[in-house]
Amino acid sequence: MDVSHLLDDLNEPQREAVTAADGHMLVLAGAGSGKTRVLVHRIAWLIQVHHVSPMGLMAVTFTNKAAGEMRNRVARLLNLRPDGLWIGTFHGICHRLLRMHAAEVGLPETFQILDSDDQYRLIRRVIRDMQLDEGEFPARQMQGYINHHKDEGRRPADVDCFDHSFQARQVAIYRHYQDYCERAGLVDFAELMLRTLELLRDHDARRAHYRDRFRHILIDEFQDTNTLQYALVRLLTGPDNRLFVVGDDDQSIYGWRGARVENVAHFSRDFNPAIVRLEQNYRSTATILEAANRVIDHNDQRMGKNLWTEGERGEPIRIFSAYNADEEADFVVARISEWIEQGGRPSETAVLYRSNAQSRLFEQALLREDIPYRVYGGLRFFERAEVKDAMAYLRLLHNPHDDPAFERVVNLPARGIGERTVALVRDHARTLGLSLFQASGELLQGGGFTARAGAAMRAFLGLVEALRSAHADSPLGEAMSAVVEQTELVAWYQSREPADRAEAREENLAELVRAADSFSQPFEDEQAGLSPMASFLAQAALEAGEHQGERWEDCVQLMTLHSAKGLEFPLVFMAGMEEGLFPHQKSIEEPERLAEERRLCYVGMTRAMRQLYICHAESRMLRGQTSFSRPSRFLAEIPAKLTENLRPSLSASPARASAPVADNVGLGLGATVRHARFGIGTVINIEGQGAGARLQVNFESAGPKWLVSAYANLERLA
DNA sequence: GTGCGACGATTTTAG
DNA sequence: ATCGTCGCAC
Repeated sequence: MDVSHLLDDLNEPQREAVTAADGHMLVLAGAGSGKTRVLVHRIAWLIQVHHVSPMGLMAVTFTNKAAGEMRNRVARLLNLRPDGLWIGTFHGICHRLLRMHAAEVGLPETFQILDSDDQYRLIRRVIRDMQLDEGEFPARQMQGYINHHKDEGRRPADVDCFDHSFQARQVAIYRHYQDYCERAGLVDFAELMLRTLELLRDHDARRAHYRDRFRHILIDEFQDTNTLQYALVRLLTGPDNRLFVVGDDDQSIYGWRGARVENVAHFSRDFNPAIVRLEQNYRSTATILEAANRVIDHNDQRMGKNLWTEGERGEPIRIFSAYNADEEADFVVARISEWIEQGGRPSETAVLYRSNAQSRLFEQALLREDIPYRVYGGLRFFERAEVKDAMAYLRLLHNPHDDPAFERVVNLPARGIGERTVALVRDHARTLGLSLFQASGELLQGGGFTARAGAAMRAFLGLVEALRSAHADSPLGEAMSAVVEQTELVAWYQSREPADRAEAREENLAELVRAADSFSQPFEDEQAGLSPMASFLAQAALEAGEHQGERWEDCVQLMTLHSAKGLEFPLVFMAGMEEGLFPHQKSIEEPERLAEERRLCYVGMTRAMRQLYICHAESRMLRGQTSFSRPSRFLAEIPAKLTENLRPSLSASPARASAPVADNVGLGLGATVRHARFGIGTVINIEGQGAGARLQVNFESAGPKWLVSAYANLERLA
């Protein structure tokens, strides 16, 4: 068979990785070096050249997006149906395994996935039930505590706990939470993997079976694996299995959520893989790459890598020192305007920042200029309150004993079932080992409620029963539609929220009905014996969907540096490059955390294809206070020959001689000028000369503003 | 059960 | 500054 098409457009190291004959492989893939292509071609190579069955390999990623892309590219390259390929996220693959072996790990067939919000609510419930002080044991913190231990593979019994009652009580919360989940058949995200680990660890036959089946295991973004995930990979790897691991230690930016960059080194130690470095970059200019290389060079303990390109040097990296964050935003938006005026598209530009709060000023500035934008972050579709509310009813329709769903909507819309009533139900349920739904039914029958509460509860149980009897076997879309109509959620939001907010919720519910209606069950789920309903519920938890279900417009992209990982844009702005903000204050002290900030900077810089602007402001409002900061140390790590300073930082440059009377555009003190946005004003101050000169103009309506003469586009009036 | 004022926290986030 | 949560008064 002619397989040359699998290698034709690969460079030498890529080819080496794709065609490796035997043994384990570690591919250190720099930013923009074509790692997805290598993974996809490796899979194709295994299937076409080594005659590995598509069912005999497993490819693991961290996001659904990455998994979907890989799946589609493999299917396209090999011209086969994407069904049946075991390509997915750690969570997705573990979920599938657990569905097939639920009984063996002590889970009911109908186990339900808890998303973070459900988990948080449940932990809060547990803490309250234990009558612990929520100030001493905040649910958020306990959630982090529990997940951290699970990510490290520790059950409550494995947690070191001296006799200090504080620690002992933390473990007790973990234990109670876990016990509750066991009884109710609830599985949180980390549990998906921990259970799978236990399945493979404790059931020799299963371990042998899957080792035999998945001879080849490929893992993407290996630097993002946590302890649990690495342990899982090791369990799946027997003497006859082959690991193909792709990662970049320089792009490890998730240490704070449990990722272990040292897993890359451990893998190298534990499995003695061949190592291939992908260092040729197909994305950025030589200037951008050299700058990024020089920055990341300041980190110790790297596996070592140096990006290069055959492409042109490109333009210098432009550094802009703003007086404050408003001016920074104005500057960025002015450059974006120019880009668009010169024929560029808004979607080719991205503004990257360290923390979400920074987006606001850019949004305001873009809004003023009428430039469409999209802010990443915030709630995704299936995380929105109204969607979760309707989904809770759907869950009850599916399984009325779903207690988290019951708790969520028993009084939503408000129907007069207060905390007292619910507490009564919980108590009854706990005493008799019933679900909340059963307990409510019993109390209602036995006259355990007050007249008012009883009537309200009757209405709620009646609603759930009515939905169940009418739609237990209906197509998903019909069931969802009935839920939305009969629960009267829309009227509820309308009655207590501003019209625009309620309208957005209504639209989301309509979208949810559409999503349910058009849901087609994945082939693999069907194979694993799931009902379409169970599939839909699992998918809602495992793939929370897009951040904005809105139109996919041609928009400027606003996002944090973290969410920019994996993306690329012709024109990139890195904003807020200031000590304390980036690197963040909380990371400055510890060397390893500082190193991670530097990797984040490296990630940000390598997003840029053609032009990179780096901005910092001398002052900005932080928590209601004006704060002043020095430029980020990372700026100083970029060689000066690669940069162009658009305006020297005031505080960084020596004191200036007396102000010149005019800049090079010929505007002198007292000149009357017109600005596109601020209107008419008088020049009252001038600093610097040439293109970088700054003018202070006192505008009639907008007041005094500092402007850069080269960018302000001032029209001289007098 | 709802509405409002006080209080506290505020880096990054996929599944 | 701003947002979410909590407790208390209506």
